[in-house]
Amino acid sequence: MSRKTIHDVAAAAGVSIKTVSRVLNDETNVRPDTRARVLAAIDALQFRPSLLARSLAGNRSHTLGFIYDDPSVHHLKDLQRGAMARCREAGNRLLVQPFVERGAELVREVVGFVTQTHLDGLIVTPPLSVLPDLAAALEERGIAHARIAPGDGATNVPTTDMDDVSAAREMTEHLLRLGHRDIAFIIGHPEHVSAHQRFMGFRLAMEAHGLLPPAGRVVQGAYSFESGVAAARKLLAARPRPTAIFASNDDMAAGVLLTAHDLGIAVPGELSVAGFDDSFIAGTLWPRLSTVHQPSFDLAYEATGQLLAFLKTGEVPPRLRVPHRLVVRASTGPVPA
Amino acid sequence: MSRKTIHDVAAAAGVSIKTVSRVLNDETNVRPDTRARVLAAIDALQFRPSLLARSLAGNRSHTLGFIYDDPSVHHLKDLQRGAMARCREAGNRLLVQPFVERGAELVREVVGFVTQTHLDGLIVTPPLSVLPDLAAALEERGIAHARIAPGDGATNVPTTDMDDVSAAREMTEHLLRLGHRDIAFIIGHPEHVSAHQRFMGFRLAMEAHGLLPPAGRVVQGAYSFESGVAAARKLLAARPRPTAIFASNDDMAAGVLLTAHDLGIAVPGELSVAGFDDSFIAGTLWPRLSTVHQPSFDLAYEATGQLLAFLKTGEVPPRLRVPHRLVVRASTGPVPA
DNA sequence: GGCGAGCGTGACAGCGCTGTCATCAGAGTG
DNA sequence: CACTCTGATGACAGCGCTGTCACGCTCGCC
Repeated sequence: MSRKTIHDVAAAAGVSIKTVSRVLNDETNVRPDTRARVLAAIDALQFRPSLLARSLAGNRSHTLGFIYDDPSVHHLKDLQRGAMARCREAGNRLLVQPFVERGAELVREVVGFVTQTHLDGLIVTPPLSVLPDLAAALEERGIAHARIAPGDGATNVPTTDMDDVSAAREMTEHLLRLGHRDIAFIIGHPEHVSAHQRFMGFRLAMEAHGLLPPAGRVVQGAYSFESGVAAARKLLAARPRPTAIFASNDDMAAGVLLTAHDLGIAVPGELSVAGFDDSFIAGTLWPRLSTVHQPSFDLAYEATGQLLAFLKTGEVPPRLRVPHRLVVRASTGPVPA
Repeated sequence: MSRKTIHDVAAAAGVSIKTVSRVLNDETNVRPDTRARVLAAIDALQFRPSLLARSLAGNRSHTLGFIYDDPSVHHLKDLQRGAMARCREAGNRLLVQPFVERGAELVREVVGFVTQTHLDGLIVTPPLSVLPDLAAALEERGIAHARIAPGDGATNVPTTDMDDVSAAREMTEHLLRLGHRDIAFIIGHPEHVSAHQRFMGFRLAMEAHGLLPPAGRVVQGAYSFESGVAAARKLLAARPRPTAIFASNDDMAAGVLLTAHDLGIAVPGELSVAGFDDSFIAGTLWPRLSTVHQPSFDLAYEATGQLLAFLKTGEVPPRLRVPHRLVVRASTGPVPA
């Protein structure tokens, strides 16, 4: 192998390494013909600059970190794709790293991750983005970061989100419009702010129609398929049964659907089921799931853009809200007579 | 922030930077009390060594690359987890990177990835692991790598796989045992060797029972949900219908299931459906999918272990085969009378 | 014609580590 | 008691780049 270095290129092009460096970094003040000579040499030698050396020598690594601890694979995948797409456009790299710890341990790990790898900044996804001690630590050490974080007030950190409250309200209104009044709700994982927000949206819609969330119709879940199954078992054992179940994500809705099938309950004939996220499985379930399209890709794409802008200008861009979309498919229907 | 360096630690501990380096790297010939002093200083300063500088100075980066281009998120996630787990045990890092290009472009990108980031080695997953030009390029440049690659003969590269042929044979035999004779098969994406192998296993089992894959009962798919839907539409339009459909992965089986439901065909009453992979959705579908458990985590864990061993000893460990498991659930049943 | 203002370029230090080799004290040997 | 040998430590170069600064040259202008 014998790594090609900037010296090899410089020698081949008959210039100094500094000039090669200028060409590599698209700096000004290089004569066009010099530039061309250098580029030719780079090409001939198949030279690729060492990102390590570049990061070490410069004061920027052109690398962002993406940290997560998310149970939902599909959502995560789209987030990653979005962040990576934006990074690529800007000529940056993305280092994706999961963190499962909490508290001081988490803070130590994340800070270590950033300093060890000289990251320029961090994209923090839910639920990590709502942990106060992590936020404080990043703030304190001056670690640039952008949050994908629902809802809470103004911050001095670039933040991107979607309107979970409105989205849940819209889905609830969709069910109300179909004539449902006895609507059950499965809450998501309590660590996720989105879980609270979606529940809030549900309640707001119900209250706007003079309805209270009926006793025993609100069950705690955890955003997992299994928690959806458990919640559905509970809800569907009641008499009378609710005529609709709004699960606050698709995985739980899948659990509801499966349980309903197992119990021989027709969907949407006897029971309407709604999800949230529009993840891959939403389209694979039978009946196809009515849900809210969560713009995961865009969320991460925009958050990354915000971070890059912040790194460039030093100014915190205003909070960005990415639009969602109600996706009505086959799992919701008119209330049974 | 002002990064703490090895010099700060050395000053605080009253030793030279080289001694700090020795402690950091667990080298011998450091007096216990010196070591303790250094460790105390590291702790007090919350020092974390720069991985960049370490990689640049040393001749190893302690970082492995994981490259993929896999349509199946769940399989991929488990592969990543497995590789990461093994890396962590060995104190290495894992850089995960997707590659969608093919041909010369792919080779250039991958080689660039490795050289730019000084990777010690590469874990190559399907379908990238079966591309001959990529293999040749890695070989030629002496880039250490381990392949997760089904089937093909002996190589001088550490290789890990599962027995796709036998697994598909076992699933087919399961269907035969249930009395099915008219079994349709949906082939996976032709770029994946596993697709051919699974089909081979199917044929072997059929032939062992004196059956030929019936004309028009074998359809080309692409490992995607949509391709499963399309294949099922074709297969289920035929008269008589096959009594069982073996889709060579779960996503396509999900498409079959959905199509059957849409057509009002009872599963498994009128039609048995089998998948392959035991991915997350297999357990979320209704009826729960009979499938083959693909040991994704273990595959990647072992492949990573092989790569690390190879890097250490320079010897190619023997091909490793990870056991699979038939998972019979509710989507397969006796042939209809 | 003389002068300053750039432009294009290169020399060189240094980013934060590891590898190599030198050094030195103390233990072991005959 | 001189000798080698080993263990513990440090000095220093260098990994492959970028940042800083200095240098020379051309150009425009009074």
